[in-house]
Amino acid sequence: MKKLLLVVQGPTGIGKSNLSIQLAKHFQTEIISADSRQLFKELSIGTAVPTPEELKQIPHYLIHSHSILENYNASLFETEAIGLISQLFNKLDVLVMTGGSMLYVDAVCKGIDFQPDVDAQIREKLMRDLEEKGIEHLRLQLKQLDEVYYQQVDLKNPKRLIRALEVCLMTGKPYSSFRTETTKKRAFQILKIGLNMDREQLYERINQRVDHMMQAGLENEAKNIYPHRHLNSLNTVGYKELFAYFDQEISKEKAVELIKRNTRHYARKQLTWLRKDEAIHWFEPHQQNEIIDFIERNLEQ
RNA sequence: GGGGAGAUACCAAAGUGGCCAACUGGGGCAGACUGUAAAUCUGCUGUCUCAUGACUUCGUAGGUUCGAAUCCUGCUCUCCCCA
Repeated sequence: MKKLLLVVQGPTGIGKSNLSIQLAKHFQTEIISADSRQLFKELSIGTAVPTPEELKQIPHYLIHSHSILENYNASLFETEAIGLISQLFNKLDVLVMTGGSMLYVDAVCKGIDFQPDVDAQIREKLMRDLEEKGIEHLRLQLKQLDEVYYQQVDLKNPKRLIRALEVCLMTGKPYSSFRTETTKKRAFQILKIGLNMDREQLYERINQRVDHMMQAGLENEAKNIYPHRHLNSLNTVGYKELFAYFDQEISKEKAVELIKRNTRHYARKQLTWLRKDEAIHWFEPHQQNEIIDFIERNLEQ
């Protein structure tokens, strides 16, 4: 029997979790989350993790599995997820993976190149350079250390420049030498299901979901982690806006408005990413039966 | 009833005779993206063709001028103050 990883993708708020649970029930299997924020046990309401009842119904992995205090990245996710998947395939033939972090999904489906760990001080130094000497300084440094990547990189994007430079400085080798960009072979098959719907309808759902989050106590959740607000893990829609409200920079109403807008932006960005993936089979969220039929036909092949 | 201010593209808001299809911000749309990815970055946004091209715009109807979003007149509407 072949091993099949069902990957459920789509913009935030479209109903990935719900569909995944239905699929997991139907195929009697379990769910791996690919969500860079649901990973953190301190975050629940703002990241729209499945409800405790839902989590009880179907075993979920990589939800609430880490702390915001840990450093996390796509490569770690690849390692952990692949480990889990191969373990779970010992007892299951089908698995569901779902989540909105496209880079994380790709890390599992295609793999991500090995890159060495970098000392935190190196990144901090580069960030200081950026602030004090400007982005041009980083560009020139990269041009010297890695001409190849300099030609490819978005020279206006500070994070890209810093990442490349920190690897160069850490290893003494050009960043581009680590970028093989080869697709890894996986021991299982992958079937991608994409969910989409009318844009206006999706935005309306998102707006409502944010209102529900506020009613459910998002403000309190944010308050609890407010002392850690500068952590990267909390540079997250739904929290950063409330932190600004706590800092008295904006009103609460404004914060809610911004959460809605930023969530919409996020959804759109996800769709931009997903659109170019030709492996995705697109459906609307209500087409649950069609999706199951589609998967079963695929299993028979 | 009297006095004053103003009506600019989806919204806000500059522009006060030619350099204006119209600054800027927001929103919207599109895109990039292999260790910060819910992050970060980019482009477009009057219409048509998509070109340094054409056409229609700055409440509305006229007028002045070689030329008007910009000046004048009527009208409509909004806001403020005094009654």
